[in-house]
Amino acid sequence: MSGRPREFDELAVLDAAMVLFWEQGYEATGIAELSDRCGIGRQSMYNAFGDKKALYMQALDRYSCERLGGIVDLLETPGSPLDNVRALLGAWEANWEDPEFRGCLMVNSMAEFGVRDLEIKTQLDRMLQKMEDAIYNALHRAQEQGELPVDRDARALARTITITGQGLAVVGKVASSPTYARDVLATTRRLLD
Amino acid sequence: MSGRPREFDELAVLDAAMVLFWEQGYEATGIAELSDRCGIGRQSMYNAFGDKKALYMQALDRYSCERLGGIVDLLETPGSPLDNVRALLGAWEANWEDPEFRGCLMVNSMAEFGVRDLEIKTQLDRMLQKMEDAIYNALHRAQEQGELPVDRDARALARTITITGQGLAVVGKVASSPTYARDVLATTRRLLD
DNA sequence: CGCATAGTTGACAGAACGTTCCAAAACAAG
DNA sequence: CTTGTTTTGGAACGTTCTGTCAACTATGCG
Repeated sequence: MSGRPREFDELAVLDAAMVLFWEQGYEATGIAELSDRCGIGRQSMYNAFGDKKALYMQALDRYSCERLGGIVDLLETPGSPLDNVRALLGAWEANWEDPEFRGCLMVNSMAEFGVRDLEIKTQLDRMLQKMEDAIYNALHRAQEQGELPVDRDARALARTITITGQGLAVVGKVASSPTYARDVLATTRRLLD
Repeated sequence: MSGRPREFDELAVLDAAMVLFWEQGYEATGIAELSDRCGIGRQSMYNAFGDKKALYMQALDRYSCERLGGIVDLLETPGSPLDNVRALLGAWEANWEDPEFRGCLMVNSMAEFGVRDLEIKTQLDRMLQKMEDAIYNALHRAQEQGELPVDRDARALARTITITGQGLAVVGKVASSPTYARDVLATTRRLLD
């Protein structure tokens, strides 16, 4: 028997919570603030998502599906795999130039937890590998199609690009120079020629 | 007139506080934990360093002098500037392989604050530039001494190396693969040939 | 219309937070 | 020894935190 229906969209609330964690981190974000910005009551949050850490984990999951999934989709776009990688680098450069750039939830989470919470660490490692593998697959296809010399270590290249993205996401929150990302990504792009 | 003398070494306490912030971040570290691990009473901390944020800023300063200063010193070691840069990359690789690797306080701070606190953001930007400039100066000297081709953009290279270091520091907290840093740094090293 | 089920609301409990107050303690100078 | 000054340790402050409880509301179904 179904009772009173939900007055909120679960995914919309999760998105709002994700953005809040994204902007402020886990510890600095309170339950009151979450329920305020999500537009639902405290108890409704606990009913729908469990406690604060459970909500955070679900926000991380959502980020993995939505944002990392978007990167995977971009890299798997039909056509030139190498151009897809270049498009990813271009997207990062555009992100950097956005004055409201807030970094990357995955990287923020690595810094805040990381060694401190094994459960989150495991999840973050999975997300990191998802990203690395997506880039690696694109580079590998590029080699199969002759776009990228086969003597390049595609795994090492994928990891380099991953690290570069993570690095830019953190540094972009504080660096003042507008040409920073352009400089770094120009160097990265040369690795693909 | 001088009264009762301090029972603790101010720098040693600051170092202990720095390590604690380094391991756990700002928000997750409580005053009680700080005074416990620093071995002094609450009131003594407030007397010596001010409130929590003031202590954190001083810990950041200490990190800038001690750790970043160490990097600067390494890069200014007499001899081959390019070898000094290579030594820095080697140190990062060794850090990665340390099972107790706890990342980098500067990067953690960028992720936790960054856009949220202007004062800390400004300080982090300074620290970042200190690191970038130290690398740039080494690369520039390498070009003057003919160790590095002059057609390379030393600024872009310095920024790339900086970003790589920051990226490794974050990712190293969660990544499981032991060859990650080796792969990335091998790619970086090739930029110096 | 009632009953069962599920969602919302506001108040509340217990703990932890950062910070301050205060008296005791320890030294230097007179 | 006495006085003046600073540090220290513990108690206490008010606030904020996460999480829960119970009453109220709204729906579906018989």
